[in-house]
Amino acid sequence: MSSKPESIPLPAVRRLSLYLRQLEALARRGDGTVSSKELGLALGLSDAQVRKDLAYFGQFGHAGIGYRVDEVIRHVRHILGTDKTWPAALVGLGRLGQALAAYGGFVEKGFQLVAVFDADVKKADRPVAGLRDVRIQAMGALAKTIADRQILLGIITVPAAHAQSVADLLVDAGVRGILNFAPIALTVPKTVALSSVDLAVQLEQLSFQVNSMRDAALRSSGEADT
Amino acid sequence: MSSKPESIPLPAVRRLSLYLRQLEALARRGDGTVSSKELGLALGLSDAQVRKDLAYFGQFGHAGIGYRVDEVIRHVRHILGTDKTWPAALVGLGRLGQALAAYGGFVEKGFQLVAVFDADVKKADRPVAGLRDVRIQAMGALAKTIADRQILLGIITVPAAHAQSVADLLVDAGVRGILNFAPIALTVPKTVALSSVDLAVQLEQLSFQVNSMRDAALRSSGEADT
DNA sequence: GCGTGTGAAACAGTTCACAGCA
DNA sequence: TGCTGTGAACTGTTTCACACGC
Repeated sequence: MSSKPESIPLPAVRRLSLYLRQLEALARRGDGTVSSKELGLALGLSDAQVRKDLAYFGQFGHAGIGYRVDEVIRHVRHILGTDKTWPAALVGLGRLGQALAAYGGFVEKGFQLVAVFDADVKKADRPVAGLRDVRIQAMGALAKTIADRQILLGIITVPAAHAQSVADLLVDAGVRGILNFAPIALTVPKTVALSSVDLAVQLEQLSFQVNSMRDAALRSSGEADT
Repeated sequence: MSSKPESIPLPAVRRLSLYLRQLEALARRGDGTVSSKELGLALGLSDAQVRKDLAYFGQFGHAGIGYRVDEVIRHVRHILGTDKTWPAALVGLGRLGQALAAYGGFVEKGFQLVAVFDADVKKADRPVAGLRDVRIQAMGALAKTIADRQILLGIITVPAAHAQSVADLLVDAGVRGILNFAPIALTVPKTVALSSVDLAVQLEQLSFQVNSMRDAALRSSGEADT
């Protein structure tokens, strides 16, 4: 049922997440169908872009009608893999790690935190706010727990200096994907998926934009429309 | 001193942040110069890419020598605007908001949290862990505080349902940029910079990658090198 | 008529390859 | 010789425009 093996532009995959979210909002609002034009308008994309993107993943539009909201939601969830449950482990229970452990969004996307680890042995065996039946484990337990519980994903929220060694541990223990929050470029084998949330980069993008807008404003005065 | 107004590829701006981080690591290690080849190797980019990217922002390389680490760091920080201090406000003190308020990375990039707001009036006037001299304010105080304290950046960590109205408040109050953590596509005027950290998207990208790697592995068995 | 799916054209970004300077 | 900066070639992505189905 999954059509093309490769050849899908990476930007299209990222946009797929945005389409899903918008479609879910439409479904909550009770809309049955949506056109590529409406969908694009809500997300700041052209209608052609929306159609081309969705067509990469299969033909789930209906000529003259548009896209049936819940039909597409179902397909997209399947394509993204969020219709399954992924057992995941979180490493590093600092402030960010604790906030993430209690974050509802993981569950919503099928990520189930079944184990958490921290290097601080004093934290060992403590429960974790927001997680039922999970206690903090020492790093020494990582390999065995990952293997025993068949954990497929690792979430890294340790300081940058330790992130690569934690990633290596996770990879050796057998995870198939890593979500990295440490501000450093990790190296993992090509067989392991890697996705990063890089706060420092986002902060810098923002200040760059503000900076260049100020510069632009100095050059030309008036500007309007769109 | 700032060369080209526009025409710099957006991906190049994002990579600039990565260069900066790597250069900072080199500086800590005491390296005085670095070639585009070394820099690229550490970040998984080609040497040509590195040279072209840095050249977009000015000519700070030295033929035969490479790039002088602290010279480039200084330039890049100036370009990104992280050599200044940006007064910022955070809205929404849930778990994520609290974790971010205590996050050291903001200060490091010149973001100074001088005010925090929350819709829950019971939280009003409480101090915030990790922030000196800052107390939680009610939403009603937002407009006046932003204006009085000349706050330029807003950080949104409220639930998705409230994010757009908070963004509108911030924009009306006069912020020049918004960092959004709520999982929703915000609409802001073109004169306001917007940068988003979207956890749901990252989770989905990760599960998509793991999914497609599994698919790919099923198709072909062996594969090696690089 | 409305709205999708899709080749073809246009555009953007990356890689190549080399001239030129220290 | 070592290494940058950059036009030219190439690759990837987006936009355009239209044939076809409801």
